[in-house]
Amino acid sequence: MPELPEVETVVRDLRPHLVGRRLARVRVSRKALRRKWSPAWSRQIQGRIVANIDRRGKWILLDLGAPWLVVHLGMTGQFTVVNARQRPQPHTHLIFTLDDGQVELRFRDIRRFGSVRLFQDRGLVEDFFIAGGLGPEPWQADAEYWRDCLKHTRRCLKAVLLDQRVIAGVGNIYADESLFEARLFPGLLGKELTPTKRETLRQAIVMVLERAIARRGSSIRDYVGGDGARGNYQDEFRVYGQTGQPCPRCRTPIQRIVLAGRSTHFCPRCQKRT
DNA sequence: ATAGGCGCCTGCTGGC
DNA sequence: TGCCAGCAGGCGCCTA
Repeated sequence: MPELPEVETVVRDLRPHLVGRRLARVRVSRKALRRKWSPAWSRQIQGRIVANIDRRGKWILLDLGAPWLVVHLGMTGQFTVVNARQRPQPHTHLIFTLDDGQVELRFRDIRRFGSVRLFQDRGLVEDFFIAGGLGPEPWQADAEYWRDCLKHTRRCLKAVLLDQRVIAGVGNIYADESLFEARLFPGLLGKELTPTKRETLRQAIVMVLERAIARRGSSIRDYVGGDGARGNYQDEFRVYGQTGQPCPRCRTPIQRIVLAGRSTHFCPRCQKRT
């Protein structure tokens, strides 16, 4: 499930392969992604040179000089640079041929929860994020911002962390891992946190995300980086997917509950309600 | 304000 | 052995 660390890894992997390269040709599969590809986009993209590739939350931003390609990997999206002679895998939906024809940028998405869209300039990309209420990057969210987000809310912490309008980039894995790191019960309400606990949570999120980026993200099933290589952070999970396994801190079996409609993993001893 | 449910989509797993 | 329900969870949308 590509979350911030996975998307960051993809962007870092792709950057040296893409920047300064020309997108010569675009091929599109018949199956639609969350948003269907407009034929006009192919015409606008063909011949463009990639000025930069970056990330905002879980969104990948491909600056093509004037137009911007904005990509979301959904649940099973893969955005990779591969040798053009390699046969495309099933569920490959977009193929961009790079200038020399030796290498292709491919978008593959088994479940097609991903989306790709084109904006005519940087300002329209920004408008899109503003319209969606996309929150700040986790390291941009300071103590005052967290206070404003948490102090009055009756939502539980799990729901708050998953809300992209609060902070951008956290999904189910890193929400659970951050709450374990902060020793906070995921069902606690935002308004129940003391200033000290708010700060603990804020720092835990940043720490967990940085550790995950250093390990190139988590590969449970489908995720791979921009170079096609799997991540390693799944070997570091403390609670996510560890139901019944001993807590790494106190050996109490990890429990699974459902919060905010998502499976939620926590240690009942280390992460108490109080 | 917030919770809960549905739909989108495929592949894997576990129970019978 | 084969079949099918259930699950995984990103986001957007709807209703209560």
